[in-house]
Amino acid sequence: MATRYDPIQVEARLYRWWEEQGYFRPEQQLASGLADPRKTPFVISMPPPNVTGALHMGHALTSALEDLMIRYHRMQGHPTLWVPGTDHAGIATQNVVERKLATEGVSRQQIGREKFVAEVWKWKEAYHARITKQQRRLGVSCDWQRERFTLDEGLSRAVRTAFKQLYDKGLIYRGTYLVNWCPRCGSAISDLEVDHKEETGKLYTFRYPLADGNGYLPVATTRPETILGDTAVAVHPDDDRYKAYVGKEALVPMLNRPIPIIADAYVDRGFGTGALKVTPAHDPNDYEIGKRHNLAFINILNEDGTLNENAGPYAGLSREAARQKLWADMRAAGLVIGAEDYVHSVGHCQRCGTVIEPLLSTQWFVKIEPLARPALAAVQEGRTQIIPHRFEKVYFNWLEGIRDWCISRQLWWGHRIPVWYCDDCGKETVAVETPQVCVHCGSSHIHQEEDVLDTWFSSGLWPFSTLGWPEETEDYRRYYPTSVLETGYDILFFWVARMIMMGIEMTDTEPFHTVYLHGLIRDQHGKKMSKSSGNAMDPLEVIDQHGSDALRFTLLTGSTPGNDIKLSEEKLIANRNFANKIWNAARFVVSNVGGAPQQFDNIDGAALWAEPGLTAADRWILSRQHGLTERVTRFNEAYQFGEAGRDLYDFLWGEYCDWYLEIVKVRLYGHDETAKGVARRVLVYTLERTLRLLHPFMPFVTEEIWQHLPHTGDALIVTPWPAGGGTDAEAEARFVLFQEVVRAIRNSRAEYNVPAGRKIKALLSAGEMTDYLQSQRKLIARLANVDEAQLVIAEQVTAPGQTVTLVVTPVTVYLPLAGLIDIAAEQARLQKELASAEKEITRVANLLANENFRSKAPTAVVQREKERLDTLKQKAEHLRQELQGLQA
RNA sequence: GGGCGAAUAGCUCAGUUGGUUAGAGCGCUUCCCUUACAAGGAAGAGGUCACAGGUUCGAGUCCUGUUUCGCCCA
Repeated sequence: MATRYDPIQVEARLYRWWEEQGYFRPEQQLASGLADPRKTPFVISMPPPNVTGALHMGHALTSALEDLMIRYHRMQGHPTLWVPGTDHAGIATQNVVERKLATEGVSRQQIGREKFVAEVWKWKEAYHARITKQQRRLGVSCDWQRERFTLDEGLSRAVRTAFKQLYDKGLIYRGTYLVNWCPRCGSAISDLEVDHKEETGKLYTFRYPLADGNGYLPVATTRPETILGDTAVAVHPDDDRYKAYVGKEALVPMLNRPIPIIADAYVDRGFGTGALKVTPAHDPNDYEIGKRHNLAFINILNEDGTLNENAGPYAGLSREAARQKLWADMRAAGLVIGAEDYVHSVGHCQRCGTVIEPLLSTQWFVKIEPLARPALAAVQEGRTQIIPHRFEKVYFNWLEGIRDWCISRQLWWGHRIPVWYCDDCGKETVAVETPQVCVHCGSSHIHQEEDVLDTWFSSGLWPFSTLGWPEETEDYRRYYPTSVLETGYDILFFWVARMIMMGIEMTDTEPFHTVYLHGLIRDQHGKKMSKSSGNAMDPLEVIDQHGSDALRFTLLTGSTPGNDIKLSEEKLIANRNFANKIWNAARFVVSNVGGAPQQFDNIDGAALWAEPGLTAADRWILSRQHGLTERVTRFNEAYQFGEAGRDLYDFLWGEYCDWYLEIVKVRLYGHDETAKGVARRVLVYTLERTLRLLHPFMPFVTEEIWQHLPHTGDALIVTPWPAGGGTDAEAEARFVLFQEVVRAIRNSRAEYNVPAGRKIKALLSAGEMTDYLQSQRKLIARLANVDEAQLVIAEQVTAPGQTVTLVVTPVTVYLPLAGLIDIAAEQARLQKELASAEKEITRVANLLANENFRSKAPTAVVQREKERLDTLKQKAEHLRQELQGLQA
């Protein structure tokens, strides 16, 4: 084994081997006997990355968390399936390919739908290959043989089946409504795909001339160009300023089109001038007013965002140009009152950032309320839980206020809507299999809907479409519903809620019992990582530099569920160092277990626990390891992976390496072969058990070490998760005392600048702990650098002169550091310790004197405080004695 | 406007049924290349747990309000 852990040497090789061995497949797990067929399968549908580009840190986090859960359950003996795949990501992918073509001077319209789609497939192949390669570098143990793509034949069939089912039930309809239109994408998008941003614009105030020529109404708007589509001016019915105008007509500026002046309680009298221009075809609120008052709906926009013929002289101009020109013309006509800065919320296309336009358009919609109701109940009634639970409220709020879902997109890349229009009877045929004739009149003159479906429509089917639905396949029967859905909280509505709705509708069951939401990755300053802000860390670069395990461990221990993570180089280095630390500890163990590793095979925890040759330190580390096993298991079950990881870190570094390895050297470097054997078995057993616990967090370094250690079985990845084992509270308590004695001596050495190489004298007045400490004398000598020949441990020792006194109740340690002692300083130190002990005694004594405390606190807590008081009193007493001694 | 989250050591963060003297990593100070590891070891300094009330025998943890920052929804 090399002196440093080198991930590059290890990771790719191990991953290839695991995959070749079939460990990622439930069939292999069952065949090898690891998985118990009676246990519930543990199944995760991997959130399919978009085939738009490379993976980012969010994907790395998803991979780390899901792989942890998968590896943990695999070791627990559940048949475990993790289904990978990628998403065609309609708008996003179409956009990146369009941009690529644009650099070659070509537009999609120029090459046509068929050729364009072929271009996108080429893109998809390239990026799919790149993405799956990256995922392998991350170490994901998913079943690649079950990999899916949302445009696969089977999944496309699922999409058509789902569409038809919803259509047949009347839950999908086509209609002309005000939708969010992205002029750049040339498509409708759903409400969710609109990002609202506060922007400083202007509030324009102008005169709306009355048709009878008698004056005008002052009106304010943020979007003057929409004046061209106005079909009313509205005032509040109780507004005395304008009451007289209601029922009259106004003239649209520059167009001189007469429109009614109406009264509607929606109008906010305090906003602007209190009079509202109404553009029903270009504003959601005006749309409602238009419906109520039966107004005309005049669309003034083309699909590319330029103004159409209804805009009269402004036709053909862009929105921005029309605004400027119209305002200038109005100014010339004396209609302008003014304009002032105004901050308002502006909708932008989530994918391309263009300002979206409310537009009247014929689109396909899902009637969502009947789907939302059971999805709401599923979480309310606990059939699906969301972790952390606070997101359940967010989920409820969204579903309760949900509006119908616009699912048609005017794109070329995606699932073409399975609707055929008849050229003869004009009716619609909806079918799973491409129909030859119209189901209504039998005509063969039919043509398919040009639009495609919102990507999230197919994503909503993902947990079951990937398992074969709508066919009753073996996989679907066995592995559906899935277990945990893990993803970022930013797509709770986009994806998670829709999967629950679609899952219940299509399969009559919730698609998973638990939703685990992770936070977003931010840089060290708390900024969201993104390509555009240049602060993105490439997971692959990080892996190249620090190793996959370091990245994973950093992501897993860096936060709690649902909270954002600030990722920094420092943390990655710290965890890279952790991998190296374990590596070196293992190197030490491997080089000390001798050349006959077979004797360590099948070390049985119970048998080892009963072994007569165990030392106090052995019992301590075994007890600690067993406690650790119990805690890590509990944390994993509670989705507290960060706590589990930190616990493992502390145990391995702070207990196993810092103390146990040092302790065991006394025996390993000695000549007692029996003692050596015991030490080796405990050493191997403890490390091997702990590697199993750590494996889901750091799969590569643990597997590699495990292969070097004596072991039973072929691979750590398929080694059973350990059960706890015996614990020994007394051994642990005594060990703490031992540590305190050693630390106290080390501390004094440092305080008095005793050269590191110099062994010193020590006398321990050990009272009831005499036998125990006597049995640890070699260790005390070694760890505290005391000369064993000059180490005195007795029930009662007389303090020599010129001594440093350390009170480690019930033990008192004397260090005769002749020539180094400053009596006054010693006195001051002991005084200070005494003062703090006395302060603490007062506090605890008061607590115990409190009748309420004694009667209301749990007995264990009261008991602990009593013991504490005893110890403190002893300590104070010892300190007083020592102080007296010093004065004498 | 409604909702959510965060505020703990110089920095980044843990702290999950309320219970010892609030922890870690990094940084800082002193010493040490001691045969697993200098990507290391030993020792140490450093905190009024944002603020104000409240509940409780007991509050970083629960409740109310305030401030600052961030996010989501409308």
